[in-house]
Amino acid sequence: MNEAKKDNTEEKILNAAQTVFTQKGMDGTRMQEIADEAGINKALLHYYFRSKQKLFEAIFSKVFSQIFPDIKSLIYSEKPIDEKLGVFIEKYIDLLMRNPFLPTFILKEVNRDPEFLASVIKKQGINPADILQLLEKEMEKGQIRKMDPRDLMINILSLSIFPFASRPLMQIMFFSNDKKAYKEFLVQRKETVKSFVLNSILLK
Amino acid sequence: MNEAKKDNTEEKILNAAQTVFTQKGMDGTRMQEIADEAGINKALLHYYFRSKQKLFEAIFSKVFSQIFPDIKSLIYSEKPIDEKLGVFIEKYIDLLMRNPFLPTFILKEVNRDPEFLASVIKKQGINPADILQLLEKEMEKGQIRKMDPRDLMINILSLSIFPFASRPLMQIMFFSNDKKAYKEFLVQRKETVKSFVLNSILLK
DNA sequence: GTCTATATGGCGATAGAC
DNA sequence: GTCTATCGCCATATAGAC
Repeated sequence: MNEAKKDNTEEKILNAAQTVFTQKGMDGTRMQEIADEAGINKALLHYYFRSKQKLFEAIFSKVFSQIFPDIKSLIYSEKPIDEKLGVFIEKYIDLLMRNPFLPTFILKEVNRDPEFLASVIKKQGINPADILQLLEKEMEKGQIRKMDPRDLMINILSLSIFPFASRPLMQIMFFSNDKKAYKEFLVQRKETVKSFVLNSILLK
Repeated sequence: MNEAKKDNTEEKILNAAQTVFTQKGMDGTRMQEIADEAGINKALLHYYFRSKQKLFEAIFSKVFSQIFPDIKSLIYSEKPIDEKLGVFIEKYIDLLMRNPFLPTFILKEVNRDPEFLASVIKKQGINPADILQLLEKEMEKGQIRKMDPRDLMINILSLSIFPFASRPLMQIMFFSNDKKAYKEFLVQRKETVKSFVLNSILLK
């Protein structure tokens, strides 16, 4: 019943809440389920986080910050553009392999409360403009085909994220619902997406 | 109070349910809201569809069948492959422009009940194998770059669907939350996706 | 077939003992 | 700080009149 114990409990709650929320979403999650997962009582959840809404917001912020892998060093490195893009795609797919519920969770909740979403993004200090600028510079240098850099960025995100978000559907339609085969497919995509993108934009 | 009226009411319920379910999902939807949208009483919903679950399943099947545009004629036409793919992308994005809630809805619910999903897919008589075979044949003919045809198919779906599913997020991050600008962007994508894909796979 | 009224259960939240 | 017990609400579902 001391502070150490407090910290421990709070952490257990956060972990449990992330597990349940990311898999079932805000609406689908029961406070009881989080309590069970954390091995504590339901009332404690409210003791630490007043309401379900508050707890959810804590988790959403936490999870959201994870979907932006450390790319700052990548942007400002001196690597050639094709290598930068390749590493980005690899890192991103690796991240999703480790957190398979992340894409569905974000996409599900992204529509719930646009204002909250905007505030979370702002808090993250994310600056997509930097990336767009980088891409534009490469286009001017003639390294890659001229196009709207937002298209290129969204294309890369689409190709990386969608196969995870649509996993159950794609797995049934194209892999006879073979889970292992689909997982292997996702691993391979680190390479196939890379070459698909580079084949499209590199000027040789 | 006759059969004509019955049909009319059932139809009104189905339309209302589609409107609400596709925007709020199974968990987020209240039966009262569907009743209001249909301009009838809550009890009538149960009279026609016994339970929320049953009503939801009816809507899911209905909506799911809409996400497969009429592509059979396209597959078996004599057009060259680049034109086939181009028309497919155009038609698909057009479909999503007319039904903007469709991607989010499907992705949200696709994880709920895999067995139900499988049964719905089976009922649709969808045969992805035909498309994959078509693509493989073109690769053998040397029209397009050799790759796993499932990758190509999933790439096209990713590029078409993801920008709709992730709309609120992308709009904030890359378009200063300018709704009109993002809509225009989506319209343009009929062309940009087409050239992105064809640039990547066409052997010149 | 359609309505009003009500039953039933579940969930978020709180009170209060320890 | 943690628990048990319980409140109060809201949503699904049903009963029953018309």
